[in-house]
Amino acid sequence: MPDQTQSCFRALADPTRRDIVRMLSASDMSIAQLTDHFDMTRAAVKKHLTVLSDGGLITVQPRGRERINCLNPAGLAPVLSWLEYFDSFWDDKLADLKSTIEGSQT
Amino acid sequence: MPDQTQSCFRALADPTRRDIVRMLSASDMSIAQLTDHFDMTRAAVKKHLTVLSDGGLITVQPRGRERINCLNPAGLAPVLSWLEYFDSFWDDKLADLKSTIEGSQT
DNA sequence: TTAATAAGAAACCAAATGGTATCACGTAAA
DNA sequence: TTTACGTGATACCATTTGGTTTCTTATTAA
Repeated sequence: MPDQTQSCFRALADPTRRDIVRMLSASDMSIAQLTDHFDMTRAAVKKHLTVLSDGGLITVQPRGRERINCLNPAGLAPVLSWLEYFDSFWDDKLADLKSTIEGSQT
Repeated sequence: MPDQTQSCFRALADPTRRDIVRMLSASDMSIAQLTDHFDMTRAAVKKHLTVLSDGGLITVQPRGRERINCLNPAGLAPVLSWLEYFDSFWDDKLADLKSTIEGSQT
């Protein structure tokens, strides 16, 4: 029972990982494909992917000898939930957004 | 020219700092007041406040020998901007929220 | 004036973080 | 069957991070 909120915020705290999330929003990619976009080793990218997976932000599908990394939009829910707290001080639009995202990937 | 997005996400990556942000949303507090709520020294809390200040999430007003820490809701804008990117894949409610928050503290 | 209080700053420490290189393993292609 | 490719895993390293203690400074209260 890891703290989902913590692991999610932690995953997003690194610029490389945020870039990976954005890239995966465009298309699923193998580790090698992702590594092509960065100036670091495959091992380093793999570590970032592990953190993202722990944070629930990506899922991994083995395909042959490759591992295809896919964005899991629902993984952003903890961030939205947290922001939602401030909602009560401002407006009620975040709750709508949160349910939208949660519903987008059952 | 620090990376505002990075310093903001970084500031939110720690559970203690997220708690501080929530507390300050209820009321402005001095460092000593905040420290009462945590099991750590004033120096440690002060460090967290520095990170939050770097992230643009709080402002500090000197008042006598105290420093009153105040939440700056507009500091959350970088997070919302970043989430907004995914907006195009889902819905358009985040943009609304972002402008709401930005407008809440000119 | 003299204490007491709130905060700033620096030195220090253990653990976590982001990176590397290297080796082992399963799968695909010659 | 070899050979090449994509990945997993480990050991290792420098830096950052989150915390402490200690000392100093500024303001308020006796």
